[in-house]
This record gives sequence, C-alpha cells and structure tokens, in this order.
Amino acid sequence: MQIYSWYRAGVVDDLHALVEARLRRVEQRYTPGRRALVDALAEADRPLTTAELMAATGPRLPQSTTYRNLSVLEQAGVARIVFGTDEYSRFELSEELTGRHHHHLVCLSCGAVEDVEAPSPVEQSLAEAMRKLPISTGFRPETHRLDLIGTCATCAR
Amino acid sequence: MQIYSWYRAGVVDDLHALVEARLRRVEQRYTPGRRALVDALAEADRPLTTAELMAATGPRLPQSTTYRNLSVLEQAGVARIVFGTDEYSRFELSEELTGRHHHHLVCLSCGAVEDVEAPSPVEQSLAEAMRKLPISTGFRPETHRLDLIGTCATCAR
DNA sequence: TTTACTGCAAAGGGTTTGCAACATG
DNA sequence: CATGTTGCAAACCCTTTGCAGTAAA
Repeated sequence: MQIYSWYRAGVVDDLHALVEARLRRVEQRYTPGRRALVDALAEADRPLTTAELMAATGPRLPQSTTYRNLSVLEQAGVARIVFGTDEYSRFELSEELTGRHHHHLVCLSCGAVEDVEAPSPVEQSLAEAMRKLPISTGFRPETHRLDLIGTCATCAR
Repeated sequence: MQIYSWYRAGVVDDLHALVEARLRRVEQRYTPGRRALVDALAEADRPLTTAELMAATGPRLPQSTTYRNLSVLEQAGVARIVFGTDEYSRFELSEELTGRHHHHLVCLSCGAVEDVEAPSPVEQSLAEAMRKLPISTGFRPETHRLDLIGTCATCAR
C-alpha cells in the first residue's frame, strides 16, 4: 500500500517487526525470500500478481517458493489474495498491517487492478449499508469486497 | 435468478426471446445447447460453476462446447462470470436480463456463492456511495461488485 | 538434530484450442 | 453450400506437490 505512507511514518521497520511477529505466531520464519515479498507488496500501490512478485524479488524467487511463501503469509494474516477478472492471483498486504481500508478498480479488458480509498464519510455509509444486507441464516461475514468494475485508462483509449 | 420470479411473471418465453435477440446481435445462433445453459442459469438461485452447468444440461454438454457457449453468452451480454474465492468460474444471467440487481455471499472455506438482494434503500445508499469513490483519471466504471466474504452455514458447523 | 525452508522438476486441474464432422440459414 | 456449431482429444498455463538438499533454532 503506497510506499510513501510507510516512508512518512518511518514505520517500515515496524512493518517487518509486525510481520515477523505474525509469522512466529504460526511457527514460521521470516526468511529473506519472505521479506523480499513483503517489501515488494509494501512498495506497490496496487495488488501484485504472482508473476510480478517473482520478478520483483531480487534474485528471482522460484515459482514454488513464491507460491508457498505467499500461502504462508496469507495464513499468517500478513497478505491477502485479491481476485480480479482474469486468471491471475493477486496479493496485497492485509489491511490489519497497513491500517488502510481500500477498494479496487478492476479493468474488464486487461484485468488490471488499482487501489482506491474512499473518503471517510463515503466509507461510513458503505459500511452502514453493508450491515443492512439481509444475509442468510448461518452465514458468518468476515470481510467484504467492494470493487468498481470497468475499463481502465489504457484500455479505454 | 430464482425460478419463481420467472414462473410468477410467466416470462420464461420472453427470456428466451431476449436471449435470442442478443445472440443475433452478435451473429450467433440460439442452439439447444445454449438454451440448456440459459435454462440452467434461470432456474438457479445462485451462480453456477461450469461443472454444475455441464451436469445440469440434459445430455451432458462436453466441456469444450460448454466453455465456448458460455463465452458466447458472455459476449452477447446474456451471462456474466462471477469470481468467488476458489478456482472455479461461476456464471449467472446478466442483470440486464433478470432485472434483479444483487450481491453475493461467498464462503471462504468451501467457495460456495449465494445470491443476496439488498432492500431498495440500502441499495440506493450503496450506489450513492459508489458514485462518490474518487476513481482515477480515465477509468470508466461499468458496474460494481459487492460481496460479503465469510463462512457459510454448512462450513460454520 | 530436529524442524522449517528452498529449488528443481513433474504432476494437477480448470480452461482453451485444433480439427474433422455436423447442422443451420 | 457457406458459415456457424459440435465433440473429441490434446495442448495450455497457472498452481501445487514430491523430494532431496540446505539452513535456522
């Protein structure tokens, strides 16, 4: 989530400390490969595909390691998978870590996914409306996803 | 979208007429296989996976035909793909055809997807809030997707 | 010195495509 | 009879897994 937010607060180290703590909780280590993934996710201003993550991690991490580490990070509550409209899995840091609730702009044409944050009043009315959704008996909501689907600037040209 | 709505209004024939018109528009025929898919989608009260659609179409349609037909129906604006949290594509009739805007309950554990309709006032405040999202320059929103992610009744037990 | 992690290669599994046969306008 | 459609099988491609070797606690 937008590197400048980490820079500004000078909390990059805190981020890594948080990640390490979360990994410890599930008895996993914070290896260089995992750190590289977290760095890549922290520097991006949008969810990254596994291909992008493999490319972004210095000496390219092998597929298997990348996928396994993303799975570990997901289970530890560090990363979250984001579904777009194409066949690629995307990942972003969990909002618990970034402290920034946001939504996505998803392009129907190329599948690109962008982050977008709603002004606080808008977010509040959204949350309010979500709470009023008549969910079926027994369903236990944990989170929601609210995305705008459309055509991105590049594809609209 | 919920068979009783079609029964009540007696508009199943209208549905097929609409579908045929839309297919014609993209120079495609309304074959029995495609009609079987539309029937299956119209009778379901939730998005169906391709596996479910293959099973639902009388003398089981082959994979290739099913996928190709779903693609055609999608391009014709008849069906829409729905992304859950698992690896299966799901399809539903487009809201333009059903006239029923709705959202989804998605189970993190088993991937099941259920339809849910919001009361009109809730829907209006949702739409209102969506319009206020500060979308990036050039992005052209077409629709939105609002899903509740959680644990379904079966998996919660 | 046990347990976690890596990296290569191969296998999985949903989806797509080539191609010959068929059906429809 | 020209074009769209089907069905079989194979190919595709993202993702997962087996396994032997390595590293951290």
